[in-house]
Amino acid sequence: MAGQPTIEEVARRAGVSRGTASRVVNNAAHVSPRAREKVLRAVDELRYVPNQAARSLVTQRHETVALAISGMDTQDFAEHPFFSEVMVGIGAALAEADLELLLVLGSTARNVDQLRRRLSSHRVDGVMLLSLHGDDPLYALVERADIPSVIGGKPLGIEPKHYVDADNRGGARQAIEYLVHNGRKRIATITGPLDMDVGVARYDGFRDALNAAGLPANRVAHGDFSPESAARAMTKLLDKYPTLDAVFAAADSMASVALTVLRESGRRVPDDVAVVGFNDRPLAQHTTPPLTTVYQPVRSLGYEMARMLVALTKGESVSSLILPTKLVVRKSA
Amino acid sequence: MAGQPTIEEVARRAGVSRGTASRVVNNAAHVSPRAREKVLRAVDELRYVPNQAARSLVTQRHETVALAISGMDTQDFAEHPFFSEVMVGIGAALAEADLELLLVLGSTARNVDQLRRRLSSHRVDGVMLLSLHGDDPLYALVERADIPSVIGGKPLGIEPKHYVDADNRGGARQAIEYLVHNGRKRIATITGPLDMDVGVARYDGFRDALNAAGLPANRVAHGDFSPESAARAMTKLLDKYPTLDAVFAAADSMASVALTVLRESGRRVPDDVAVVGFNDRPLAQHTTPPLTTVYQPVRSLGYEMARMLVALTKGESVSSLILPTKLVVRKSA
DNA sequence: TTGAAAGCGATACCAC
DNA sequence: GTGGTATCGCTTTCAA
Repeated sequence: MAGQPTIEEVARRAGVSRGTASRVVNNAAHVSPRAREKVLRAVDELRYVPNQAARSLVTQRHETVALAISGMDTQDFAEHPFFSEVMVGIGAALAEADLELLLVLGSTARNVDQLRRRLSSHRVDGVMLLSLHGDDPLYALVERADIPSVIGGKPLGIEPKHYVDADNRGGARQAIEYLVHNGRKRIATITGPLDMDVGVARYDGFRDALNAAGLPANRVAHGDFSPESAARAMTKLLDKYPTLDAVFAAADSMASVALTVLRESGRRVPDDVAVVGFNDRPLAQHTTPPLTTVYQPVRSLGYEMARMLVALTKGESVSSLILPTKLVVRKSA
Repeated sequence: MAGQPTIEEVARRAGVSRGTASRVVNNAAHVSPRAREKVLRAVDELRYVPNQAARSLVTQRHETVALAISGMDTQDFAEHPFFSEVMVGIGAALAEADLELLLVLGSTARNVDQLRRRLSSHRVDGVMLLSLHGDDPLYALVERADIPSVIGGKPLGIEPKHYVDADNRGGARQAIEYLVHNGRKRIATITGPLDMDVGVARYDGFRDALNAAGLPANRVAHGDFSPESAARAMTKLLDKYPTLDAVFAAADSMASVALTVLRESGRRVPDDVAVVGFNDRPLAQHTTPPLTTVYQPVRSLGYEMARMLVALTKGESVSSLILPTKLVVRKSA
């Protein structure tokens, strides 16, 4: 019936003042060992847990950060393990810092307004934003709000104050260099959506490497990460460039489809055509043949986003981070 | 420099008392249209947003519920789209109710303690718990705490006060009945983990249907949802029952591997051996041949969990829910 | 219908 | 090192 005990009750039980009890709970200085011990015992006996609402009211801190995932319909979220993986990384970093995670999904008009209210309703100490198309309204909202924020995945054409991203361009470059090194000469690509930085960056990497090698970079078909778009793109490539000897797909999901289309066209992978993907999702190990692909440290991405945000909320200054990618060679190239 | 405006400032600007302003914001009764309108305008001009911490302190409500995902290592979370899908459903229901979602991942000892503190630190109005092994310590913790809670997926051997689950047993039964109906007589199963209710329920459904049909239900190999376990199980089944003509795998991920093992053993699917999975994940459409599988309404699961919790927090009484599953026939059976 | 004032549970400042 | 007290921003009771 007591409900939750208050600090006042703790203080009374320990025979000290509320001020002293508070100091102990927040392990501040200026408390005698004796008093501290008494308070600690009282806390333990009463199972006292501070009321966070009351605490926030005075400290202006909430021990909570938000993760907003937007710029795509919920279907994408549900299907791409990418998000879960990022969240695991975030969770790990926040657990270390003892912070809570508030999740905000979607990006409808309604949602933007909700997030705006959330940000100004004194609930969170910072915000992480994930995977947005360049024109995501949340991006502007978050950067404008005077609350620490970190963007996961650079938006297209914008340089946010604080962001973490994988080295998409470098990863693509590595992939192509590997193909070139293995003697491939007629290399094509299925790009990602070119209204997102990931799409553009991987495409740029493709061109970088081919230009550097003095090979043509004109065998291009555009996809949008969806299997359907990949099927169309691969078919088109085969149609226009029947002699191509390698394909770099900007995502494993698309590479996997490319594999199928190639097989159906009677080509052997990797003998006739080499295929390289991007992401190194679990899927990559289970295609036939297993996919050579560019690993991107998704979990680290989340981890570093959260760590960066934590640093920001402490008033530390940080700079954006590009995480390295790595080519994982399996059987498809 | 003003920071956030307070209700006091709103009141002053509107030329009314704090009490009246508050009534308007919470659209309570006993406010004249004239006063209401003035306050509303002031709110708008000042971009006033109530301070949730202050509000919680007095109302004892937080407009926030928690989702705890536990009973498995983070790897599982990252790989199973199941969780994302549930979260999408939850997100939809919470958006309707205008509630926030606090996410708690993992289930280490440290975590249990964190959750315990969270529950008693006045931050959330209710908790949802997802996918636990029967002995998950969080389960006991949540049921004991006097805070509304909903369990997603019944824990093994326990009947929680409030839970939502898919009809795993019925779904498995349907799958087997379909196989029987198509003339399959030597039907085997690769089970899920038998320390989880899903595993047991699907296995029970398998036996139900075979018993009802007067067919033997002894062709059983145990898996744990992982591809590796499925490969071992399928190999073992083939070894012990080389003449089997159908396999029911308790998850698509395992069915997909079974397909591969069967193909490598020289059997044709579905001609020689029919294969049915469970879940209807996107994966199911892309296997060769496309997988016949039992659809479970994962998003609805999340949606109903959240709705149930919302009802509970309002003091309404609710009863647990079993959501129907449905056989989706493709090419593998 | 409205205004004034009493708390909600904590922190933090200021004397002692 | 410790205790008393103002204060955070809001809701809600009580009188008017």
